[in-house]
Amino acid sequence: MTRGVSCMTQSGNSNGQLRGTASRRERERAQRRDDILRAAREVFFQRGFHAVTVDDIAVAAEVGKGTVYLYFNTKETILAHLLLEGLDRLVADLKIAYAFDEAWDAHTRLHRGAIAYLKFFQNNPEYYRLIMAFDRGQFQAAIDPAVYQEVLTRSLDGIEWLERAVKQAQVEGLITIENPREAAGVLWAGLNGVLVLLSHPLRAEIVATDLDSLYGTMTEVLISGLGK
Amino acid sequence: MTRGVSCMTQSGNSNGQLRGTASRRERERAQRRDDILRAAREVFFQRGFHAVTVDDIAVAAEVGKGTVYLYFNTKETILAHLLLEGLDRLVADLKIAYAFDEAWDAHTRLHRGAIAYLKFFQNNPEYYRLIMAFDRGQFQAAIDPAVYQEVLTRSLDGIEWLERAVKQAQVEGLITIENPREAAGVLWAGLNGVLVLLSHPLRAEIVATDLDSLYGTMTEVLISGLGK
DNA sequence: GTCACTCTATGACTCTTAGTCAGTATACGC
DNA sequence: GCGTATACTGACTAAGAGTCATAGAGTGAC
Repeated sequence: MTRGVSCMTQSGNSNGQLRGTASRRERERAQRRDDILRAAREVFFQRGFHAVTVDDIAVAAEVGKGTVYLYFNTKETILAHLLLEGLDRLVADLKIAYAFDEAWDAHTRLHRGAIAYLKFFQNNPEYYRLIMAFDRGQFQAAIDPAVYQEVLTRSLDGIEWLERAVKQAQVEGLITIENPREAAGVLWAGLNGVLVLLSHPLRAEIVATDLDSLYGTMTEVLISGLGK
Repeated sequence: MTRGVSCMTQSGNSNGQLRGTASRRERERAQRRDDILRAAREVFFQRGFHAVTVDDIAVAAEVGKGTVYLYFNTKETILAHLLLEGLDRLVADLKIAYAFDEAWDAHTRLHRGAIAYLKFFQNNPEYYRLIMAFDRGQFQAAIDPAVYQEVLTRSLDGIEWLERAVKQAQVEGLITIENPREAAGVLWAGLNGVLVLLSHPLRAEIVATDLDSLYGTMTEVLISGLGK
């Protein structure tokens, strides 16, 4: 990942050409990387993380297996990069839903955010599956720490939008709990809890209520409950 | 698992002795099975599902690897049986907490149930880790369908206690939502959502609130919110 | 043009581990 | 004691993650 720039160290003449070549190389590397990531996305989304082998990815990307490892340290790291894509999409959706340049009241804003979160998971079930698969600690050991840090950063980016909405709700008196981060945590935990529960077939069977209905009820219950 | 009882078909004389031997065999088999399960519990709890090999379990149980497979079809099935143990404990705890022979009001009963759920996960973090690890679909394919069914049954057993408490709360006017299963689902999803969120180190970092505090707030918010 | 050098790509190889099975041992009924 | 059933075993197979020695293409200097 830390690309060598050794050619830059060659003595200074015809520097322009040198830079041109180097940057083309860089572009080509990025392209290859994207090819592998695209191939991985395809097969992971189709058959799930565990059913896919690194050879499958290599074949789909039309490269050798060794090449895959030239760009990604482990299978888990590839997954982590797809997760980052998913998080980017999610945060973008939340940004739009919360849209602080619009003059909505807090209730509307919280509702829009909640619905955006639900829609994201309904429209991107594959990303959701990846995020859930990623969730368990097993990966922590196998992925690049830098990537792990990235996941953290994106996630924080997401909850900050939620927190802003909560603060607005406090100002408007809709939410009476003091600590905004805690209120945001309750909202996130509650809504996410519904998704977690109903995304597992076994648990969905136990709860025996459809996602939209339970999620809607949860949204109301949380907003109403946070208002004491 | 479906033990052959062929010796029983032998002609009837000295039937008492025959049964005695057969039942001793049965007991010995059960004992061996328990040994393996105990060994698996030990190593899984210590090092986690993925870090443990079936050979590790065999060594810990002081049997050959083949013997392990004589009693359990797959590594995942062993895990599933430990999960069943955990669920049994949990349901027992909930039973005590909800204790319908005591004359508690609905609010007290719901609170006690919520706290019992929290305490279970705090006192049995290993069982919790297993339950969460089990959660993802990967296992579904690898475990015995009968065991999977058992997990479902136990879980249903657990939520039924919650549902009874919800119904009482409806009678007492504490909860105004019509569908008791939906209200129970909201409670479960919400409380479990907090556990899920805070049991993942990355997410715990994001939420930046301690478990007891967030869980307590969630309990209040849910009960209050379900009362409209 | 061509030589030296660097960067990229590769797939055969290693290593680990889940799951199998042919062979062995023990216990039992007769 | 003998034949059979049952329990046990660990060497073996299969599969897949990750490595590395080798090949080859591209580049700049002359």
